Amino acid sequence: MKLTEAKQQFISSWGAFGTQWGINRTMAQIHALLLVSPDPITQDDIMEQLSISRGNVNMNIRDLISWNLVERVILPGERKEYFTAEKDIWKVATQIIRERKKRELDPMLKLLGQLEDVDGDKKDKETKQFVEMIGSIKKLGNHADKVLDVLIKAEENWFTGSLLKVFK
Amino acid sequence: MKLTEAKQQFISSWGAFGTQWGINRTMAQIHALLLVSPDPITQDDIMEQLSISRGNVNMNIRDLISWNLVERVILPGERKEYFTAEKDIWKVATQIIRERKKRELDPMLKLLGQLEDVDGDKKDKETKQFVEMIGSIKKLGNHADKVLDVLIKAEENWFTGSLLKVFK
DNA sequence: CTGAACTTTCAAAATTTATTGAAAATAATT
DNA sequence: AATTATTTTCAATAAATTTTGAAAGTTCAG
Repeated sequence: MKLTEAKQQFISSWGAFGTQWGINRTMAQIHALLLVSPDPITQDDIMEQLSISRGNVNMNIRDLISWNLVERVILPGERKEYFTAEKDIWKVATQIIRERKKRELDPMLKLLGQLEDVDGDKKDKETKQFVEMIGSIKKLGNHADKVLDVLIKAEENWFTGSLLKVFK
Repeated sequence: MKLTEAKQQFISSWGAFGTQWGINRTMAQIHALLLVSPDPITQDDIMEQLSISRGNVNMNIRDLISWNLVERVILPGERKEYFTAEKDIWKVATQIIRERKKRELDPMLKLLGQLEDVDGDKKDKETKQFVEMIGSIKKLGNHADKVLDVLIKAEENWFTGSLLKVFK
């Protein structure tokens, strides 16, 4: 397979994959493009390669930056801004985990804490089921929180496969 | 907080949470409703409680069934079908992991395998970056695959917290 | 300061995704 | 086999999300 074709395929699939995970297709595609670009590129490069508008590139790049997956690069002597993505894929993964934990898991746990104490008779079947369910989801959430922390900290070993031994 | 209000809050937040993960809001809400319903309920119950149409309930319930999170229950002497959700939240979590792995991770790994060998000079910067990136994403994917398998099999211990010790 | 180069914003338009509801299909009852 | 209850389908519609592009904002060289 030719590079151009493979790249195209990768970007498009990465976009589709992203949408399944609640990530804007274009944002995922820009990320994919940056991942396979050895050097920093400009907004115009992205516009051209993905055939999307300037506004779209700008908004999604800013979003990627807020996820700490992409950064602005100022090349000396150049007027334009360049962008580059973190290339260490394990760092990418842990960063995404970290952010989603912060943005989604933490708020959810906070909510569950609030819902935990409803007034009413614990003997009532409906109340009992509700309280128990909230409690066990909260417990699962806290568990996930800890497991993910361990994962994030295991950073160094993943590539060699030594994490899994510890893990098991 | 009153039960009705708490339930409402839970269902609505679970729906919002779902959308962030690429899950249809209504599907997540139906799931939430079933999770806190001690007894099986009918399509009409769901329509009424969530104010949604019959067709919508039907499609989303079928989807939930395909994820093995909900099942049909036939009550003796009743004409209508009833539905109930798996209440063991760990089983719910592992089932979701299992399905997403199968539906998303596996196809992605398959694709990456295909993209791995592009023709062209490995000395070329673009080609080199592409091949390396695809390779390391594939490695990460395979790693995740194994880690998730270990997690799924650890089923029995999660509630007591003993998994994490082993994990660490 | 001025003007050119570049970036950001955001209302309107386009696209994608979800929902409705009525008709068709299916299943149970008499 | 006809009637009734219930479920399923799916084209049309509605809602949500994404994208555009032009105007406003910013930055910087001269």
